[in-house]
Amino acid sequence: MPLTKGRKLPHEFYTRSNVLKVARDLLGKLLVVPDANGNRVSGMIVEVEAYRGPEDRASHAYGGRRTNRTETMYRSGGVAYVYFVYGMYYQFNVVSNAANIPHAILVRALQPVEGIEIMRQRRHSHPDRNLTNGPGKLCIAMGIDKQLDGADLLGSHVWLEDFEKISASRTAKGARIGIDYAEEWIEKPWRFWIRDNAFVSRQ
DNA sequence: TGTCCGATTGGT
DNA sequence: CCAATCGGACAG
Repeated sequence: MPLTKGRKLPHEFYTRSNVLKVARDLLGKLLVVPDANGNRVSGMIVEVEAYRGPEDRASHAYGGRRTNRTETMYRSGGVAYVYFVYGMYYQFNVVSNAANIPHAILVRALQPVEGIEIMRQRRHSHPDRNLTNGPGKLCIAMGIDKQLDGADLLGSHVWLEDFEKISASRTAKGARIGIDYAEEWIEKPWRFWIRDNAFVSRQ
């Protein structure tokens, strides 16, 4: 696939069956969410985690769990799965694969690119390096909440664009974070990040 | 309806 | 290390 900066990623990017590949390929892509005035607020994806329900104990769709919350993960790839955790944070995921296969990729960190002043206002007094270096933080900075759950990633509210080509040598992988309950799935190296990037949540 | 807990964060 | 804070999942 040629890298054409500024173009929305096509549907075929998301519907591929290998969620690890889709996750890896999200590194270097630009996440764009226009604000209420239509201003572009965006950041380059620098850290992600793949969740491979129904066999993945760490996934909300483990065991084929199909509830009000997980319903969007069962849609065809190319929509957003946004959920609320810990009583105060939203988490933004990209749904992949075909309909009824609940695969998703959690976006864990971004490097701010456009609308940084808007991000600063939303994140209050935090220094710039803490604007988007975590899954909850980036949702605050980007203005992502439950309203975007199920949003079409080729629509006008939230989408992804080609941005920077990330070579294999610049990527790293390791165990996912915050899934201590996932037993043998805890150690799967399904977290991918851009090596040495200052906005990755943890090295 | 009641209980338990979380794909996190920020402060001690 | 630990509290904050509340919706989701599930048992009864």
